[in-house]
Parts: sequence; C-alpha cells; structure tokens
Amino acid sequence: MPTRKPRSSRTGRATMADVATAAGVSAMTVSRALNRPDKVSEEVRARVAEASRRLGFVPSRLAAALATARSMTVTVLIPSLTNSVFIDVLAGIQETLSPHGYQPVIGVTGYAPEEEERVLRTQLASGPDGVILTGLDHTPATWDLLRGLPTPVVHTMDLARNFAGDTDDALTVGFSQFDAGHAVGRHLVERGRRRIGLIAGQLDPRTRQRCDGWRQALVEAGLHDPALELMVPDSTSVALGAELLERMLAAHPDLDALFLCNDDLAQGALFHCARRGIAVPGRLAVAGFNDLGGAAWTIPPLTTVATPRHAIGVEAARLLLAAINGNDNGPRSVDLGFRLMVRETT
Amino acid sequence: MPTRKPRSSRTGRATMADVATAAGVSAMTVSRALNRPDKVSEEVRARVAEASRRLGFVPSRLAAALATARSMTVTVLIPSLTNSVFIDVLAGIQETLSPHGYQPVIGVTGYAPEEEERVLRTQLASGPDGVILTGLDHTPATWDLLRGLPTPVVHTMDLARNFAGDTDDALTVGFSQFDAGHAVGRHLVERGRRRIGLIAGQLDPRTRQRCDGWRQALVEAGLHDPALELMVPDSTSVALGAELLERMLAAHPDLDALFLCNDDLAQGALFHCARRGIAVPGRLAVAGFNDLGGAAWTIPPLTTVATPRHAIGVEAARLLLAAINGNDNGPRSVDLGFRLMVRETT
DNA sequence: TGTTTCGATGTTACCGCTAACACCAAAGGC
DNA sequence: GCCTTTGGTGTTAGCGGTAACATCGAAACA
Repeated sequence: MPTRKPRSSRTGRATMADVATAAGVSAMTVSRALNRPDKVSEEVRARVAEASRRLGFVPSRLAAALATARSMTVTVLIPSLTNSVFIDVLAGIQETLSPHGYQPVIGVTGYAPEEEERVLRTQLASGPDGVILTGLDHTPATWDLLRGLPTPVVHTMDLARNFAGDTDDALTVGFSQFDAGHAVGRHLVERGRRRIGLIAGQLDPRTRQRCDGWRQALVEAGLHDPALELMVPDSTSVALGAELLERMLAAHPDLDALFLCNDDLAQGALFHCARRGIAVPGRLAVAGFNDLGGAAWTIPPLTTVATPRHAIGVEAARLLLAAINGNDNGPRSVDLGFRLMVRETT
Repeated sequence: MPTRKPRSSRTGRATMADVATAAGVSAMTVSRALNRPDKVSEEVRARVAEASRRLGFVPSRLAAALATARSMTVTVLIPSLTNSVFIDVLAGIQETLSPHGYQPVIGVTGYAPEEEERVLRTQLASGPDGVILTGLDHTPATWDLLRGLPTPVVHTMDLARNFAGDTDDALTVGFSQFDAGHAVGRHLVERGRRRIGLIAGQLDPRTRQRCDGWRQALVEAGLHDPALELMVPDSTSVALGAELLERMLAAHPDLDALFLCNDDLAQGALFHCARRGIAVPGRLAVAGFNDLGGAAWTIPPLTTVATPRHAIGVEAARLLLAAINGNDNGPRSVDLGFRLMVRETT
C-alpha cells in the first residue's frame, strides 16, 4: 500500500503544516520564512522555500486574514459597470492599490442609495480594509454603517464642500460638478447665444449639480428659460441624445445652443444635426460633458468638459492607503478640477 | 462605572458569540438561526434576529469561508479594464453571479500571459470557488495551476475547437473570431472590392484570429495582398485609426476597402475620410468590429460585427455555477455566434 | 407505562494561519 | 567564568465561524 502524501487539507491543497513537516521545522517558522525572511536563518529559509515549491504550497489568504484581521481587500462601490466614467475611476483605483497588495472588490449599486446600502452590508461581511464609494448621497443607514467602521472610507466624484448634507468630515476626492456645469453655461453665453437649452439623462446627484451650475450661469446672464430644460431619468446613450434633440427642436425651433450632460448624448445630437442639415455651430452650438474617448473625433470636434476620472481613482486609492497606514494628517478633501475643452461645436 | 458591551472581537464588531450571549443561546444556534432558519424554533429565531439587529451583527464571511472551504468568490481575469469589450463581459458575469451570492473578484492581466499567471497565483490564495479567464492562450504553468484546481474554470471569448493547443477539454464560451473575420472579408469581396486592406492594433490572439479569417477569405477570392495589411501592437483608439489609415493611403492610394479590427479604429478612419473628403463607401468601404456603442451613429453608420459580449459573460457565469453545483453534464463549449451588421459604410 | 423517535439545542473540535510569549544555545560584557 | 543579551525557533492560544456528533425533553408508539 503506497503511502499517501501528507496533504492534510480538505481541499487537497498543501497547508503550512505540510510544508513545515517537509522542511523539518514548525509551522510558525514557515510563516516567518515566507513573511519576514529576515527573522529566519538563511539555511532554514532555503529549506522552506524548497519544500514550499515542491508541494505547490499556496498560503491561504483567508486564514491569514482571519488571524491578522487584515483582509488586504478594499470595497469599491460604483453605480454602474457600463458607464465608462466609473470604469476609468476604477482603473485608477486598481492600478494604485494593486502594487501595494490590496485587491479591489467591486460592488454595483445601480445608482440607487438603497441598493448601495444593501451591497455595502454584504461586502462588509468580508471585512475590507477600506471602502471607496461614489458620491456623497448615501442613505442615513449607510452613513451609520460607515461611521461604525474601523476602516477608512473615501468618497469620490464629489466634494464635501459642495454637498448639502452632513458629511462627517469624510475623505473626498473629486471636482465641483456645479462649477463645471456653470463653466459650460457661461461659455455658451459668452459665445453670444441667447436661447440655450439643456438635455440631461441619468439624473444622479452629480448630473443634477451640473445642471444646477449651468442654470445658475444662465440666470446670472438673464437668459434662463425653464422651457429649454429637458431632463429624463433614462440612462444616457447616443440614441437618446438624437431623440431628445429632435423633441426639443420640435418644441423650440429657435434653440441656438445646447448643453448635453454627457458626451454620448452630445454625439447623438451631432448625428441628428448632420442628418437634418442643422449647421453646428452655425445654427446650433453643442457642448457635451466628460470628454469621453471619441469626443475630439466627432464632426465637428465636440466642445466638452474633461473630467479627471482616472486621477480621481488614483488619488482616492492613495488617500485610502495613507489612512490605512495611519497617516491621517493629509488633506481630507482633494479637488482635482476640470477643464473646459473648447473645440469646434461652440 | 458603566458596564461595557461584550463586544469581544478585536475589530470592535459584534461576533456570533456576542449575539449568542445576548439571545441566551449557543453560538451554533445563532449560526443555524441565520443560515438554516427551518432548523430552529420560531421563538429562538426571533430572539436571535432581535439580538443580532440590536448589536449590528455582521457575520464574518472570512471565518465562514475558512470553516466551510467555500469563499463565495469567483476569480475573473480580464486583459484590461479600459477596453469596453471585457467590461461588457464582466457586467454579464457580475449580473449572473450576484443573485447567487457569489462575488466576482477581478484581476487585470494587461494582455500578458505571464502577468495572467502571476495574478492567478495571488488570487488563488484567497480560495475562489471558480475561475473565469479570457481566452485560451495561457502559459504552461497556468494550465498546470488550473489542472490542479479543485474548482471549475471557464474560458471566454474563444472556442476550444478553434484553439491550436491542448485545451484539456476545458469549459469555453465564446464565438469563432476566425469565422467573424472571414465573414467581413467575404462581405467586402462580395461588394465587388478588389484592393481590400486590413488595419489592426492590440495584437492579442483573438485579434490575430480575426485577421487570419479575413486573410483566408481574401485568399479564397484570389485578392490577398500582404502589402495591404497594417498590424501594430499599440492599443486601439480613434486617433490610431485615423493615423494608420493616413499611412496606408499614402502607401496604397488604390485601396478601395478596409477592415479595421476594432470599432474605435474604424471610427478614426471614418473621421480621417471626412476630413480628407474621401467618399465612404463610394471610394473606400470601411468595416469595423465589435459593434460598440456609437457604431450605428457614425456618418455614415458603420458596418461592423456585433459580438455577444454580454451574453458571453452571462453564459460563462451560468456554466460556472452549474459546475460548482456539480452539474458537469452540460455543454462543455458554448458558441454564441456573431452577427455581421451591414450598414452604410460598405 | 416503558421505550422509541424526533426535533431543538449544545459541545467539541477543528478550518489554516499568526501574535505573543517561551525557550535555548551561542555570543558578548565584565 | 558567570550573567546578560540576542537571534533563531517552538508552543500555545485564538481569529470567528461551522460540521459532526451528543444530548435532552416531549410526543408517539407499543
């Protein structure tokens, strides 16, 4: 009867104890050899490495996490996976956390604070070392949860000072959506436009802030006409942009400028103009938002607002890492600004 | 002196033992009340629920995972976060796994099999209950790792039968990249084009298969000219498409049709044509690949190949869930096909 | 009425790792 | 030469759950 290898684990995988036996040392020494090599003699280190390799040992992060109370994961909650804005933020987060051994774990909230609360609850069960959220509009229960957390929390895409609620002195990384919207409004005004409209979809708080900023700029110029605002809850798309512009022009043929709260809407609007022979910017000026991939490559190239999405992810992750490591003396709120990209549609 | 609440945990959070004490039962009963309510009397169930709520108890998934050897996580490895193709797949996976309580954990491989191996290694340390990979081109060591896994593995975006290596009878979900490329090539030939070029970036194995299919179609028609192939390793973008088309036209002004291996390249090509006054499809036919968001909204609308990205994610997750639950008698390879979207650029 | 059955609950022993402390031999100080 | 330091290693206990088995009272049965 052949002796079986002493793979003790239920999963059939080698455990630290197996490696210890094979290397003729204790489990603790194996742990040290792997995690704090300087604490172990060179000879033993080599024996452990060899045994470990031979058995194909993969240390269980689960067990380590349980023992050390550090999971090396970070919960990241975003509204949607299909909106490239959040994916860019996520990419920045992932690139920054990864080299430090932290694993982002993604939750999708569908733009709904209640769903966010639910997802956060389930994610907290796996004991993340930090949390990154989108926006500051959370349910009261979510704020309670966050307050009770022993780990740091960073909010992105918005700034505490722009939020109309108690933010608990939270860590925030973003830019002023209001100011960005305002800048677009003012730009259209300065271009001499008088009948300036607004089209928005996906009415999350950030979109609303942009709209508020735009409205404010128009009010300041004495040009605001509520009839020229078309806001729908549907998620944005090129098709929606074309459709909404058509509706708006039917009702207000005198429209001479338009702010669309996301570039895909703007792209749809440009398409509609091309199809209908509406001169851009001759008869209608068009501005978008976000400076997504193709914005510089529409015809004519789209005026829009470049938002620092990737940088927000990077900075949020940095702030979080600092907080995890106990550096709580850095900035609590980081404003990464935005840039109005004036191209040829205005 | 006020008595402190018996929060035993290091993290300050309530543990199951705390809830047990509060409810006047044993920890095991709490566990049962939460996980198998039918095994517990209604009265105790209520007491546990109440105590649990009062203490804000969140059961530690880590501890549960360690005890049950089920982490309820699935490792998902994708080449890039910024390519929307993989995000669409990911969204399908996430939507499908989530209702079953499984949490996708994402790893980014940067299109490099060696990096994939490295990322996989670190991810396996957290004991996922399943693995979903992109493509079938893995390092030998990766294949070894996968073979040794006690959990199921699904490969996406490709089909075992199209792969020129040993796939170990792996579970695969995808479509034939080769056939899709071939369909585009044949379509351009059938439109009567004679000087048909190819532009490709991001030369991963799937892109290469598309190119191979296209080439085969041209060879079959006796129209293949290697000089009309322009393949670069850079990642694709609208800007790159415009630039590469300019280069190709400079060298081959007689070009009358072009297949670009991704829609963003095609969009750039269309932009270049508009700028240079090149009639599409009059003088030059253009076809893209993937049917990304704006493809139907270019001017003119882009002929491209619609790929079932979301469905691939959904189906991959389904297959994986079935395998996790021991249903190994389903299909091992799922071909979700593709659709040639003939619009106005060809 | 005594025995069996069964549903509800408790006990024990881990899962795989690491913190904290114990231990021990060799090196260093006086 | 004796006592302290020190570097290397082992031991013990426990992280927060759960599987498996033990227990026990009441209902069901003979």
